[in-house]
Amino acid sequence: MADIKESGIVGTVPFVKLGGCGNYSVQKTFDCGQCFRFSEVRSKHNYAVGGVAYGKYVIFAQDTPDDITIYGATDKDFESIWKNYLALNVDYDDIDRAIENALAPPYDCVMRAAVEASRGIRILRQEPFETLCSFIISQNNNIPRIKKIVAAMCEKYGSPISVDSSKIEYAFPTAEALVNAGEEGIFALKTGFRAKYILDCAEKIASGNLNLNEISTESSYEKSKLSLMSVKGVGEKVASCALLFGFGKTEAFPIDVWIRRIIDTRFGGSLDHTLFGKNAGIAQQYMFYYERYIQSHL
DNA sequence: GCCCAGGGCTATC
DNA sequence: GATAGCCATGGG
Repeated sequence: MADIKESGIVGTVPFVKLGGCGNYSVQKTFDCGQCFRFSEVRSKHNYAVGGVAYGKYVIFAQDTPDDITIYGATDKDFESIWKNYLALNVDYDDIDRAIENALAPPYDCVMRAAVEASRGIRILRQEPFETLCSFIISQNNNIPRIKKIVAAMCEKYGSPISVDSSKIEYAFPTAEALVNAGEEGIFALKTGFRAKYILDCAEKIASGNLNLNEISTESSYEKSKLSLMSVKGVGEKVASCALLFGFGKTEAFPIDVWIRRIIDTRFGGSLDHTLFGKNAGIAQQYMFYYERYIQSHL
C-alpha cells in the first residue's frame, strides 16, 4: 500500500512523496471524465495535474506508476484527505481481477480489454456537493464545457485560495453562496436550462431538506439514490454518477450515451451490471474509458 | 445549416 | 412504461 517516502517544503509549498502506489495513472484518473476541477500543469515531472479539492490547491505529480508527489500537502493532509481522495487505500489488483472474471464468455474478453486499456484508473472520492452539482451541469453537455462552467462557478461564487503571490484559485461554492446567487446568477454562468436545477439542489442542501452526510452513510443504495433524485434535474444517471464519484458507492452503474453505445455494440444489447457486484461502478468507468479510447484512436 | 455532448422534465398515449 | 419534444450552449 501507498506510504510516504519523503516530505518537506520547496519554497513555501509543503510536499509529500509517495511510494507503493501500485499501477496508478494520475493522467488517466484525472482525464477519464469523473472530475472537472483538475488540468495538466507544467512541471519537472513526467506528468502533473493541478486543481482544488477539499478547499485546498494541490498538484499531483507522477514519474512512474508506483510514485506520486503531492505539492500543497503535509503528511497530515495526506493521511486525512488525499489517501482517501486518490483511493490509495484500495487494492485495485483484486478489483481488476474480479472485473475480468465477472462475465461469461465471450464478454469476459471485452472486459479484459477494457481493464487493460484503463490500467491505472482510480475512482476518486470527491466532495458530495461539488460532485452532485457538477453532474447536474454534465447533462446533455460535453466534458470540456462542463469544466468551463464549473470553473466559472468557482471563480464567481467560491472562496479564494491564495496559491502564491501571483496566483489565486477558488474553492467550489457552498450551497448558501449558490442560493444567494439566485437563478439569474447561476444562469449567467452559461448553465442554460440547468440553472433552476442547480438552484433547487443548493436550496435543498442549505435548508437542510437534503442531508448529504446522511446519504454517505446510508446503507441502502436504492434509498440513497432516491434521496438524490428528489432534486429537480437529478435522474438515474446523474444520481448514479454522484453516488459513485462523490459518495463512495461503487455499486453504482451510470449509463450515459457512451455506456449505452458499448453495451449495444460489444455486449449484444444488454448487460446485467449486478454481476460485477460492488465493483460495478469501477467496471463502468473502465468501459467508459475504453469506448472513448477506441473512438479517439480509430 | 446540421449533429452531438457523462439527461431529465413534461405531455400524451 | 414507453416515446416525442423540449430545453441552452458551443464545438465539429
